[in-house]
Amino acid sequence: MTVSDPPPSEHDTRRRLLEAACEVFAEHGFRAATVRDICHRAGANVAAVNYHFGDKETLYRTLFETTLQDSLAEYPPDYGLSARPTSDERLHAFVRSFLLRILSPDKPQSLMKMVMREMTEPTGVLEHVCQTVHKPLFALLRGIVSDVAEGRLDEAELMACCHSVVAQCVFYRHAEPVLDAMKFEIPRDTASIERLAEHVSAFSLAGIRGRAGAARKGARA
Amino acid sequence: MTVSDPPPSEHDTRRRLLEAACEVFAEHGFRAATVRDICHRAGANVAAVNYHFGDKETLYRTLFETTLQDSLAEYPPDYGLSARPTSDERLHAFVRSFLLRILSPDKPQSLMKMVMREMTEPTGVLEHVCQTVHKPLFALLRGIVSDVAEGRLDEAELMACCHSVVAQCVFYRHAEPVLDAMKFEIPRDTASIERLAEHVSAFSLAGIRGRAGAARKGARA
Amino acid sequence: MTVSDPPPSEHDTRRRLLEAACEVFAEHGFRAATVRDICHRAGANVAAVNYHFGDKETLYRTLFETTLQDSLAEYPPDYGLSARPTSDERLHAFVRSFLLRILSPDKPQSLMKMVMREMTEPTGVLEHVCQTVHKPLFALLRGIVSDVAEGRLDEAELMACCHSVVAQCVFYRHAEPVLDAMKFEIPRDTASIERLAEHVSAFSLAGIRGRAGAARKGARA
Amino acid sequence: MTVSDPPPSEHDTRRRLLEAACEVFAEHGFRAATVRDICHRAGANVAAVNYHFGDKETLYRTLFETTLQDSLAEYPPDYGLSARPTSDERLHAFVRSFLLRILSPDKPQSLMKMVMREMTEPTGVLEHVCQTVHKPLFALLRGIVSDVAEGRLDEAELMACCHSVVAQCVFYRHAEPVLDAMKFEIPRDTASIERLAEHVSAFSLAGIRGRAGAARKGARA
DNA sequence: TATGAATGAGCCTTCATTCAT
DNA sequence: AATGAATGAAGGCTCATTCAT
Repeated sequence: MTVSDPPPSEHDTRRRLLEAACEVFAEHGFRAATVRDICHRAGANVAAVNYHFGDKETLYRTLFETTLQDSLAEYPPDYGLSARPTSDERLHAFVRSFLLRILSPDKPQSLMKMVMREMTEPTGVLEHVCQTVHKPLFALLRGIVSDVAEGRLDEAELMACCHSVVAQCVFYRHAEPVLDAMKFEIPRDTASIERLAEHVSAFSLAGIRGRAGAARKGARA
Repeated sequence: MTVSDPPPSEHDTRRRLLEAACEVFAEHGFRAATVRDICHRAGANVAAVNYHFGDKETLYRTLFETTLQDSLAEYPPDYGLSARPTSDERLHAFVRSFLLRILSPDKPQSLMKMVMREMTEPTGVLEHVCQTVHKPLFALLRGIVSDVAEGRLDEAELMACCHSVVAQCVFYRHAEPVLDAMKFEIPRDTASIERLAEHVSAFSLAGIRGRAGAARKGARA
Repeated sequence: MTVSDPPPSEHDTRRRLLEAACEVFAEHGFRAATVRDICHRAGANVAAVNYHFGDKETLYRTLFETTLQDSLAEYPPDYGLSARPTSDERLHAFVRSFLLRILSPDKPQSLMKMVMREMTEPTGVLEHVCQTVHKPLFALLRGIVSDVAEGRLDEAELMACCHSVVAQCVFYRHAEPVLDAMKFEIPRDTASIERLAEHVSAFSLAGIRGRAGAARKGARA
Repeated sequence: MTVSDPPPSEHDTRRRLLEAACEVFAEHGFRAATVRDICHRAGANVAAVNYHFGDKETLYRTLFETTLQDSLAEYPPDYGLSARPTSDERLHAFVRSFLLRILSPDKPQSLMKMVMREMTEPTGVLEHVCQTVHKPLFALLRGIVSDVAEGRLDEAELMACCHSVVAQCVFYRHAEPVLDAMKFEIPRDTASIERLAEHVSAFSLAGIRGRAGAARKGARA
């Protein structure tokens, strides 16, 4: 900046390609995204993707394999949690970070939009995403829900409750177009997302306890 | 009708085209589906779609405009409901019919897969689907939830609860690929769907009542 | 009309087809005209053209072979001519009728638009049109011009003068789009066409006499 | 440049595409010409037109926008004119260069065939052609004719005379198919074109003077 | 290391024509 | 005598990919 510009980093084009690809894929999905568009936004040649990544799919896969961890680290599942949290607080933190990850307008979160897309329209990377993102998160959630239920739910009920929690989170991204069309306000700024997190965690805590209570009663009878 | 086979219906090809289109669109989505594939599956010429419907988009639109009501009527929101149901029973019926509509392996329900696709990847028919399907259902659900909460929720909380209910239903279709990849069993037969409906409605009833109770306490304080 | 409608004439559809074809061909030309459009305007089925005429080209050919004489008879080359006309009057009549044929907005003249099209973009019927329309007219014009020149032009000069006369007539149709684009007024009503005929015949008479005088001088020298 | 062949120009395919397009468009017109044919003649792939020009229409437009001036410059309206020409000489030069432009078999003149086509079958470029070609030429001609008539023609008569001159020029290309079919010899070599130019200019000069004289007499009476 | 040029497979659509009734 | 349905060839265009430099 002062004396001389830094030389273009070893893989400058490559990096810009990855950034551009992230935007384009998040916006249009794998199929509808065009290599031309990506290259153009990256200020590179049409052949750049094929040169650096071989083909479109490999670029896509690379995107997940190299950036997913970073994306997740932005809002980890214990985001904003105190030292010795109650299980209620842990559930709330889980829900809150989840919603921030997928609804926050932050640039680095656009990879999360792709993860969401992968849920409804999987391509070849789904397996990788499951191992990296979904499985660890789900295991964590399972522990939290189990604690909330104080062990009074069998495995199937536990799973069902976890799904109910996750469902409420992903809904606002998956159903975004419909919610827009029906003039519902979708939380997009931090304050709204926080409010939504309050609802989802409260609703879910009540739901889990309801199921746990029913299970106990069912066991008693 | 009685002894001999019915004569090939006047618009046999047209009907087969619609059926094939339903399959293909449900499987690949509007963009990825090809007219060639549809025609081939219908045992017709490449130009058949153009002859009967003008173009790909009109075929798609026609599919919604002519078959959606039938598809919905298969499992109406009061499906299996007794004469004087409680609000709990009504919520359960709502959830149960919803899940049956979108998870049942019935042939005529494949249109519902397309409706689900429209939620995540809207095309031009989204508005029509909202008016025909989502709005009426949502209005109904709102009434039910309001009854369950015994009027102790303000409008925003009511909406949020409705979303929580719907979210748990659509989740099993939207997240189907991920659930499969993670080896979770997705309810596909009637018995499993019934069990799932039990969970979702119980979870939701507890959730709604939890929110309603919190609201009252909040009001008191 | 009084007791009972006349039965649909033997070839009612066929006749309507010919009429519609005349409009469409005149408007769009042979290639750009579509069989569908013709049939639709004739209130007939898509297959009607093929049924009645075999194919598109035969319909086109038939149009010329059956209606051309009638079209020409509307404004014969001696249209409005007195009993013992001078050669100047005959040239004027020739030009005037020519312009009326090709510029008059009369419905039955739309075949003449097709004849004009054939001049710039010939199809298979050009030969027939030449024999039926152009040759007789040209022979007549040759006689008139020869009389005007009082025999002082050799064959080549005679031909050239004839071409000059015809050129001025067809110009207003052939160059119609350009004249429109350049905001020149193209004569389309009878009065304007009459004025134009005055100019063209006067210009041509002077032109022919000029050439004839020059020829005589040239011969003298 | 001097001894060895010039290296294949940077945009060799593009250039060949333009040349091939010129031929094909001149031969068949815009609609009837096929991209496939153009690419084939240029020895290129079907997608070449799309790559270099975007689409068929842009190729067509580009042809006019990049080559028209050159084509016109080949035979400018004062082609072969002496230093202090009389108005008669100027009219002759105008006619002669006009005929050379549109009848000369020179390769670069095939664009003029397209200009002629635009007169009878306009596409989107007509306006551009009018501004670039027709308007300047027409303004020039108007001046010449006015001089020849020594100012004795009103505006309408002047226009009519200009049209008469232009009509005689374009006739030989517009009516080419008919003239061929009727076995008239169309001037295609330079000598014949020169002879034709003699006729057209002589005929026109006499025609204009005839009109001018008539106008004066009319004014006198 | 990177690019502009070029490719070929495939898509949607149009249209004259044919077929069975 | 006539039709609605269906066909197949062809056209313009898109796009991921490859090639030569």
